Amino acid sequence: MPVKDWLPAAVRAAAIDRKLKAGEALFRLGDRSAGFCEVIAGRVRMARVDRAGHEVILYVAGPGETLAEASLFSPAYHCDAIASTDATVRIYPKAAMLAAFDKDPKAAQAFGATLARQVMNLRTRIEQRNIRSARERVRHYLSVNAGADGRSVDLQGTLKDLAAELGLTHEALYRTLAALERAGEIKRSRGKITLLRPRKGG
Amino acid sequence: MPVKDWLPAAVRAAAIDRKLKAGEALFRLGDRSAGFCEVIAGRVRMARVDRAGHEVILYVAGPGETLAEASLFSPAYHCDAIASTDATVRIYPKAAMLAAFDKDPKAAQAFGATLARQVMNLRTRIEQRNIRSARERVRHYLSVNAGADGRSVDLQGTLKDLAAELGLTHEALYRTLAALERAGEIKRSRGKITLLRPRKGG
DNA sequence: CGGCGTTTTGAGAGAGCTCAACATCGGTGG
DNA sequence: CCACCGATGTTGAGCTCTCTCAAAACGCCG
Repeated sequence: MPVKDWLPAAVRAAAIDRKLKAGEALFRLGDRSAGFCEVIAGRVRMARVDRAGHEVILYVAGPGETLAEASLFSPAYHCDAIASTDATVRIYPKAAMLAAFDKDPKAAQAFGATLARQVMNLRTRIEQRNIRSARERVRHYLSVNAGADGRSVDLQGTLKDLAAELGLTHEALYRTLAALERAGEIKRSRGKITLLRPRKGG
Repeated sequence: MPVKDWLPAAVRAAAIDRKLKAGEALFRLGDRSAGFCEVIAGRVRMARVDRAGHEVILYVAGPGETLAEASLFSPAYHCDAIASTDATVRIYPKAAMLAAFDKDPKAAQAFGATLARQVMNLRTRIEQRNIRSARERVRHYLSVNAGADGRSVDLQGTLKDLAAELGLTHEALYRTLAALERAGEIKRSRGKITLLRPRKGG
């Protein structure tokens, strides 16, 4: 549900827009949380860095999507938010949000629903990350991210970005896509993948 | 935060207790959501089954912990809930919860905080699942689940259960624990692991 | 045209999975 | 008390698959 539909006017009025260059951090793990954000333009990724120094991507938010919902109830951010492209984000201050929830149960509930969606989203990602086989992981991604027709997936950004989001090396992803195409399972075109043998479930 | 501290009396009064045998399902993916649950006794795991038929464990709830929070805003459950041991759960009906949120912003906010914790929890699990090395994954688990002293981890259930929760085969877990013990990094005793060289971060 | 990042393909090595055998522990029943 | 039985715990060997390191096209932009 778009933010516009449930966020009280008082909160929207308190929002602050911020522009980010590609690679620039909106916030880092441990920063004091200022509020939650809506991506207006571009793409912003939520990530953590593991002990080996690898970036673990938790979520990539595009225009209209929100991030850092959970930070409203926490004094600090629990992961990094970094612009993957040049981006514009709108920050809704924490204090205004919490105040609004007290006065407007509808807003509080809508926010709860947003958080609930986050939870489901994260669960799907855990399922994906649990798959060790590159081929199955890609299949899982494609079936989860297939468009309304269930057959085509639009790719945002580069394949290298996608590899990072999938938690694979870019070599593994290239090879896997090539193999799937050779097997007649998918068809690749500019910024798009078409499933030729759509699978159920996933 | 314990459920007792924020759940309105009206909702608590509407709760229903249910006993489960080990292995019995509280609900399955796709079932119409009835409400959210608190584990009174025993352990209940949230899981999905992947295409290869393997169970992917999303969360294991023990006494006092809650599950299926997100289902309040969804018509159906998004994963399975299965008792790992004989267990008792308390079900708080969806309708009573939503009604309470309308009247009691405090409760709605506390619920939001609970969901936010879920989100953080899931993020940590994604980070864990992103680690391919069994040794590092076990280290990550130990550091995240270390007790207040930061040096000991109490194990619930069997090592086999733990292996499933970590997303490793039980053989890999046995070998890894044995190797860590040989390396003098941990000490194992009945249902407990002690870290001999506590690590920062993780 | 030159430079840089993405896309591809190759070869080798490490690590976990699978299959398999065996030890250990707890409970059951004779 | 002991034999039996199932599940957990443990170790071994081989295989597959991804990661890593390397190198070469390809595409885009100044």
